[in-house]
Amino acid sequence: MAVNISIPKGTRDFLPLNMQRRNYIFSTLRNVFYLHGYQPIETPAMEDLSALLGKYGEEGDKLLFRILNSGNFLQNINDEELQQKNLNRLASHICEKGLRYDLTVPFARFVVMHRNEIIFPFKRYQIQPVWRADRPQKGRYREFFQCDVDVIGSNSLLNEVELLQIIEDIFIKLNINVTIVLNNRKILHGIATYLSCPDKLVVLTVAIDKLDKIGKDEVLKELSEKGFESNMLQKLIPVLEFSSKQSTNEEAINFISNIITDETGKKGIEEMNYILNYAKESGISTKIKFDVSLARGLSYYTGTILEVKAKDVEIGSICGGGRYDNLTGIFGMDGVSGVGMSFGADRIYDVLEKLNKFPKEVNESTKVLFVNFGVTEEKYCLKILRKLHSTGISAEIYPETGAKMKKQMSYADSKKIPFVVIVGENEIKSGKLSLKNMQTGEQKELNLTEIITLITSNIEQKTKY
RNA sequence: GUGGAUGUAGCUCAGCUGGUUAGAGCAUCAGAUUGUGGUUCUGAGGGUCGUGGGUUCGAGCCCCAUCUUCCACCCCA
Repeated sequence: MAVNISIPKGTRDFLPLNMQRRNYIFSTLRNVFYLHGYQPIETPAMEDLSALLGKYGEEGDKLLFRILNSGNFLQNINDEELQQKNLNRLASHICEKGLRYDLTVPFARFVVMHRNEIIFPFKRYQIQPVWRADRPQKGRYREFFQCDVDVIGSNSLLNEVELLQIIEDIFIKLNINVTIVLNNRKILHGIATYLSCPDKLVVLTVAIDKLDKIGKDEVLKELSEKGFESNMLQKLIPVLEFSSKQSTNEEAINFISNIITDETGKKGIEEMNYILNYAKESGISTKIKFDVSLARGLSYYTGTILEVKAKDVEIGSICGGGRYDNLTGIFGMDGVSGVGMSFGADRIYDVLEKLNKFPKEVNESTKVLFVNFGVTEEKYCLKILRKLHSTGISAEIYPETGAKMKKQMSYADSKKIPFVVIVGENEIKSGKLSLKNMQTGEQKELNLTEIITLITSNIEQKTKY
């Protein structure tokens, strides 16, 4: 047996069952994205480090995987620099590339680079792995997939409404009950203004975001440690308390309208109203909750922010996103607003697994196995196989000539192949084929056309994962 | 990056205060059954006990280091 083989920390192999289930999720996402007019793009696994560094804050820079230059990467380093062992400076000399950390920043780079080749408003989706040198935990990996969908180059709130429709379509198809949580950074800005500290918006949002996790008192404690004065905190308490109790969206809007007086905040409320009304009118039936405690960590959001939570399982959010007004600005293209979201494929996988909601067809592979009795029979079967393939039925013949029947049947059984065709001397003489249904055990002698009809009617799910 | 646990067969786990040749269930393979799987019965293979050091007459068990996985922070999908 091989010794000492492993894969890097935080990475995974995917077995066929995993892959089929993952592809089921990915193709559901792709189909819905396509349905709403979004187009696929891909970007390279690596980007120039200059495109990545400084985009995710100080923490983010530490979590970037850097790629060592090829060739003699020390040739421009003098002994003095080597002796100093200043890691950051050395790294910047010997690494020019890094693995992508998310899909949003590469997308911004993509838009700026190809601005004359793409059609605005540009609606794209992108499903690719990203890498973070984080410490792995359950459900957290160093290599994981993000499924991003964004529209860039349009300020219209219709885009937000469309995202809500996409969420509804996807989770209906996946058969997961979800709640959409909405908020708006402008409203948070309004709250910060109400507390007379609009300059501390980021600290405030980071703390408020933890409300349902750590509770009101801890949030206040954290803010107090970050320099919030007690009169500010007193004013914040009713807001936190309101957010913790069940309320309708109308009540929430009323409550927040009484607090917010600044222009930006009012604009946020107006946007929230628009989105809630349009969502209702467009017939979205998924529960949408306006929650002032939703904040999201990322600092580039400027308007609507959203998260999707699974109702029947405790797992955190399975989708999140929001509007950003100037993402492409970091690459020198100002004034382009976008809105988008990211689906957590791994978490959706966990939800489906916990609730046992993967369709069982997902791990069916081939539909038909031809038993191999010997040289004459396998030649005979090959011709029939080609006919099945040409009608789109996936079929295979057991490759070992004349292998034991038991072995071939077990193969079909463990590969979950629903039909077995048995062609031996008798069948060749009669011109008919014996078709065995592996679920019922029933076996019939049929001709090829009958078999094709029967199998086709049995394939409910035509999509191949 | 900080703190804490964990590691025994492919998987889930037993293994006494350190004492012969480390066990079970499931899985795998073979046979019972040479044209019939999933059930049943019989049998077989598979472990340098995560890795490297140390203590000891003797280590799966004790000590140190290291890696893995997991948990809590930080941050995040």
